[in-house]
Amino acid sequence: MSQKIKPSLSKGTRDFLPREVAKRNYIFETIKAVFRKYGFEQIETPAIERLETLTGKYGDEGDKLLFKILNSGDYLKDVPDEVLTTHNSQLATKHIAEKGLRYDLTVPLARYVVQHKSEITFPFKRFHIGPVWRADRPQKGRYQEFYQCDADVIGSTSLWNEVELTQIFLEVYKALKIPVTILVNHRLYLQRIGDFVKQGAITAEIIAAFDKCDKIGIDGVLNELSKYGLSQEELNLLRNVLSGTINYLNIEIQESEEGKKAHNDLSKFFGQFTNESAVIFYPALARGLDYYTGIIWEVVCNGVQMGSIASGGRYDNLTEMFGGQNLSGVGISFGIERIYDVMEELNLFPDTISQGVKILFVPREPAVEEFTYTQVQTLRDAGIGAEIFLGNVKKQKQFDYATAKGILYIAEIGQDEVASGVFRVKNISTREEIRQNIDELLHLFISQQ
RNA sequence: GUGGCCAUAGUUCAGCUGGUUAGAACAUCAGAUUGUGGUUCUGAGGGUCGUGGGUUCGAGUCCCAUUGGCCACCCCA
Repeated sequence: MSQKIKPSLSKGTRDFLPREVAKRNYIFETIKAVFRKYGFEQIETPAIERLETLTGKYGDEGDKLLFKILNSGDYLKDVPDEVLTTHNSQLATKHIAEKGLRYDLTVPLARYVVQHKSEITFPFKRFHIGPVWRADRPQKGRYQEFYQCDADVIGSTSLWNEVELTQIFLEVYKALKIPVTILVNHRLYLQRIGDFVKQGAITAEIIAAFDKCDKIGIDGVLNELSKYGLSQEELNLLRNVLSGTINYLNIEIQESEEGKKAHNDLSKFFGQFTNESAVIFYPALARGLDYYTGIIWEVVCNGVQMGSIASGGRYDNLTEMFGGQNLSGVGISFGIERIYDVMEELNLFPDTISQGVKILFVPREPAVEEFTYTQVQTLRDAGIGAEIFLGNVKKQKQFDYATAKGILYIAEIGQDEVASGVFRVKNISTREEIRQNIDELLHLFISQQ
């Protein structure tokens, strides 16, 4: 107790003020409503997972970003001396940490499905909202703790799942009034391109370079790849791929079974969205996560400089890694933090977001407090949020309080009101004043809900 | 993980090339006035200059480390 600690947050994390929470909940509720409508059920899993569950699913880069949790107790006691003297962190980690914080919600889902397969009805459609952690270097719109909002279908290979999930993207962003473009590509298709160029030796490099296409352009991508000594034919193919559309697919790519399947899937998929200009084929879309194997998405906000605000894809082999039978999965993930930032920037939050309190009653003197409290309770009993303002009688304070909490109306109660039962109810934002008794008020508020 | 920029009251900033008790605006709080706020008047509180070392007679100002923010790369929501 002797030393005072300056309050501060750990890197890349944030506190949320009541106002911010209200706005975040607005986003969560909007998404949840759509998920439920499509038959997805909510689940929860622990923030902490065993490290062996998490490691090796996100690629080498991903593994580096995992938060590890030190073992309890005397965690150095049984570490062999040779491990300590090598100063090799990776080696030492195995001895001192066997738990970590989840990196996303998809890998925990795979673990969950295998573990509970006898209790689950397949196809398993679930959604999951919760924080995930990445030891990334923070930047704007990039945090070490952030929420994901996922919907996945496990145990169905039908392409209709992809169609349905795309529909969910469209519905959610329509409800939030965010103008978006949904970029779509197919991992097999990328794979096939990789196979063709340099006999597959630089597939990973091609995918990484494609991913940067929106930043550095087609020429930039080709320029970056040219250092691997590609032939003119290969360069031409890549250029055609990057500038092509779904109808323009190079014959070489279709020559294999995989290439053919990817092409057919994409064609079928886009057949469902011929009237939807927001859904486009984007051949440069790659996505870093290693586990994707089929169609992949990325949603970007039109006209706002921000990374993707949602993404997803099909993954065929994830449950296999946990010793389960191979169940194909496909899922999408909404990035709440970025959606929030975009909505702030475009001013898309409705004014009516509040704590749910409609009216603030202000007793002018102690003698009318009891009467005022009764009125407040009457509204509350009817399900209407109402508050009584006690304490400081300064008007400015009362209005500040109501404004800060998003309360819509304010009414001062004095002896006149007690006698007549009629209140002067002022709308805080429009400053209009109406005269109503408690029943009329109740009806007004009920009609507003 | 690599490289770079930044850090002064709640907020936005000022503080010249190191030199006496670190300032302003807005915000906050208190008081005056007002049967209905955002105008006005009066007054007050609040910063050991992110933190810890160092150089110097003397550091908000220079150096190092550390924490946090931001940018590029990597990667990603």
